[in-house]
Amino acid sequence: MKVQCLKGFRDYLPGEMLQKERMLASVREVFEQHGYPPLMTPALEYAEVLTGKYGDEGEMLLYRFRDNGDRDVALRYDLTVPLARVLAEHGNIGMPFRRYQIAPVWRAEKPARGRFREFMQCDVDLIGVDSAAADAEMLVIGAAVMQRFGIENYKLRINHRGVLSALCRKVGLEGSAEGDFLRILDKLDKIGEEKFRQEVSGIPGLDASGLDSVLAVVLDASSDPREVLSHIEKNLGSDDLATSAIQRMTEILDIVEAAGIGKYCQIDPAIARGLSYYTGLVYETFLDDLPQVGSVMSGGRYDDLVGMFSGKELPAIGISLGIDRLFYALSEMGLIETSSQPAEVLVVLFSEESAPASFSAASGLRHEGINTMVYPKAAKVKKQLQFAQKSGIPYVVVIGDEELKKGTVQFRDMDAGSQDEISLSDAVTRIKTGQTS
RNA sequence: GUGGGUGUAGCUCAGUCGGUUAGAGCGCCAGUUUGUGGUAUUGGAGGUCGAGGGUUCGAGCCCCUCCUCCCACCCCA
Repeated sequence: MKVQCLKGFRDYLPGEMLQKERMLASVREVFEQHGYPPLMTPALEYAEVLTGKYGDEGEMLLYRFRDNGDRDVALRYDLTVPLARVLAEHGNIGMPFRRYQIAPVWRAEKPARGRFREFMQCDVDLIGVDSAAADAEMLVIGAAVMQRFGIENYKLRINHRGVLSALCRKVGLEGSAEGDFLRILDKLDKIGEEKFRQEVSGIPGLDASGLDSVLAVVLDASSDPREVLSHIEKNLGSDDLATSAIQRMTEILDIVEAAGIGKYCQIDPAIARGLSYYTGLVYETFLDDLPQVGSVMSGGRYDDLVGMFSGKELPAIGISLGIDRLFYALSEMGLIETSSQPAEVLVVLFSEESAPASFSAASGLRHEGINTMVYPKAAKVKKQLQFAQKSGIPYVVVIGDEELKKGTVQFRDMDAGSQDEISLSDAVTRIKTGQTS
């Protein structure tokens, strides 16, 4: 048997996991700052809950199988559809409903850079409200997370399904025929106008005479969002879907600019989003320094999804942060310290006889909220100091026979190389204040 | 999933034309005399050469299949 973990899956060793957990804690904090409580749902759902929600390509990526009771089940593909199921199943949930959920999802895609088959999503959703304020709040929360991570160079690329539908109408496509066209449109900036025209010409029913105005909207999109909007209006203003989309995006821009995150927001009429359940605003987030890893945060409005379960229309919007992808990107950019160590203090185990004293001192430190490790066996002080140094533990406490008699400790600052014989409580003070002598 | 590349010690990599017992640096472990890290020095452990098959007197090296990872397409967090 070959010992390895599944393709597309990965282990997070302690050095990485410590950092990932810290990122997750920050995300949770930001979500709760905005008034969202957590939700948890099972990893496994009845397959029929998930099928028909993600489009044909998405559906092929489901991890789907029969359980031991011969039930047709599947691992969740995202956190949004399970949320819709919860809303339909628990009828008395008050509206508006807010929740965040941080949990792994599974997609049987071919793994690539920044793409895994198991990855964690951090979702925030606001249900029961269809308003520009609700839409804008998602962007505000997303930007708050990025700010929390110290990420400045990124762009929230925003679009609206109404604009996309209007663009499709321009070329004579409607409803289910939109998919192929939008897929090619989405990669326009990558393949260029010429290849775009070429690929798009293969779509049955396409009215090529409208292509010029489509390209006029998308290609001339300058970076100023207001200009992009007026540009869209100029070209698609006669379309009612486009008009209300422009109206909504204008209101959203007013809010996000007031919230101070306008500089991160772009209107990009080419952003399509593959998931089929989006109905209004859609957005994706790319890091300027590492666009190859793909979108690190995206989402949109899905006003029809809950209705697919309950039959009752319920407007909804959400945003999803890909923490693994973000972690990967930050690692690639060298912004994550992987050799970290939770202990701030190592208490040396001087001898087997002094073990009780060491543990007692360690307890005292921990009571003060200081992460403390006791060396697990009696060994040479040299070796224990070496260990502290290699592990990145900044302080060492030594309690030997002398100190035991006097009721003191040797307190060593590893970085400064200084050492003093002081009381344990003085050591606590020094650690807390960060002073070395 | 399709196409291209890749794989030798924990890590980064040498390894000649197919020829004896596969190497280096870093890291790791243990010493350098018994209460103190980073430097120095000595010694040591560690490899089914990604896996399986084939060609050959002989394969890390050539051929086939599979797997991994990387790049592009596709799609996305």
